[in-house]
Amino acid sequence: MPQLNGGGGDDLGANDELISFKDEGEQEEKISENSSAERDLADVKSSLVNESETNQNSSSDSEAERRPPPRTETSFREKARESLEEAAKRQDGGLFKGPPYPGYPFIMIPDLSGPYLPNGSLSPTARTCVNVPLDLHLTSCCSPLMQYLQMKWPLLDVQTGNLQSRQALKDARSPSPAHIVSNKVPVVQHPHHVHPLTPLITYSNEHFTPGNPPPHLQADIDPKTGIPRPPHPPDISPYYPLSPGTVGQIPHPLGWLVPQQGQPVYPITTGGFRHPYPTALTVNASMSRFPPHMVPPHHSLHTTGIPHPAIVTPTVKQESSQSDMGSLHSSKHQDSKKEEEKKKPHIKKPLNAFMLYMKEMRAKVVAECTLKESAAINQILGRRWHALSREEQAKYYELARKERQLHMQLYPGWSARDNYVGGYGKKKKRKRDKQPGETNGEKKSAFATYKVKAAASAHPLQMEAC
DNA sequence: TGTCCTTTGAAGCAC
DNA sequence: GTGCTTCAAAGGACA
Repeated sequence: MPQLNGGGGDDLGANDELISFKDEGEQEEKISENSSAERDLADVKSSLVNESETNQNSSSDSEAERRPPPRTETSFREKARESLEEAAKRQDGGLFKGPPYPGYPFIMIPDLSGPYLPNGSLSPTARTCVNVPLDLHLTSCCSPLMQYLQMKWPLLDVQTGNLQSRQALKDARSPSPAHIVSNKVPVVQHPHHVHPLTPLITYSNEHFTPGNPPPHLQADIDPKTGIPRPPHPPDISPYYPLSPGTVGQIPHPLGWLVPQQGQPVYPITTGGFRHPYPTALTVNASMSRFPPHMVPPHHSLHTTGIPHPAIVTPTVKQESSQSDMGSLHSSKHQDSKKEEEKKKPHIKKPLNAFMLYMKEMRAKVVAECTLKESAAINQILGRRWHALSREEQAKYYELARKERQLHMQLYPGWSARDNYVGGYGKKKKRKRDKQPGETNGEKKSAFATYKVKAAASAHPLQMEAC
């Protein structure tokens, strides 16, 4: 039973997740297990391919070519550490200090100094440091939000900033690589616009679409989404869109949390303020630094002006019962009651460890395997999850535990039951028409086999490569 | 347009 | 306590 925090610390969530760690025994056994897991993965994939399309006689040469070169994570991490140390030396405020939470190190910051693969593209796992000038003025360092910030971002200087931050903000858009490890708040950024810690804070990324991008970016706005598109050379894969000079365009995962004074980096619009916060989190709203045009209507804005991505307001559809004459039969009281229920924000479940892992690794798998089908990707991720070392899994369990902890603080009265069908009028009702004597697992796996086979036949090389 | 598929883990519920 | 079910993410597939 691994002990992450030396037994002390948080009382929420306790060590329940750790139970899920199988007693794998000694390191030696674990290593062999890992390697066997890898072999198993390869075998399964190979067999899937063979089963589905035996006539897909892909040449081994081409496979070898397609396979990415062996990763040198160790060297990457060493470089990253060196880079961080160098950066720490340059830090005047000593911002670079060790993570205060054992078991919550910068666990997902591999490849800091080497975001680019040998082929020149950005490593899917790479995280790019961007300068995030935080100018938060939270009234209480004891608020859950504050604790959460400091918990999630140990390097985050959320109480200082102002002038320096603004200066840093300018610097962040500087082409100089110096901003990568800047003098302010180094924040690790995921190359796919998803921070490695994003799962902890971005339940719904789509909420943070920009509303009023600054003029200098106005011309480069996605007409569909309204999202400012980062400069994107046509010869660069969309999966690797970020060169060091463009990281400033990355929507920050804390975009829902960090006012950026209308900066394009972390655009926040009324779309991100759709949901009222529970009163559990009360921060002085007068500290909001949003320009008036960005301040959403009061009814949908928490006093912090910070939307939490876990809340999703259900779309109030123009249902026939409301639009047609049938509504005449219902009393006003019932209508208002219905409306209240509909407007009740949907608070999503906190992500578990595997979900956090998936969120981080999905893009990488997609890039590596050039697969898009989530079912197939999730199968791969599931196997990779099992192939993870105990320590690596522990990191995600720890993140998930903190996630639940924060969720509990933010939504004290929330229960998972609230999200069950009926509670929210949820759209998704999974069909459970299982046959007598047939378990869901059996049925699922049969279909899974079919689907994965299909995926394998469609993309045999990709599946093989994964 | 809505649901299903896949994965693991957390949580709720029935027995 | 055990076992089953639902939901969290994600996006293609399908009815």
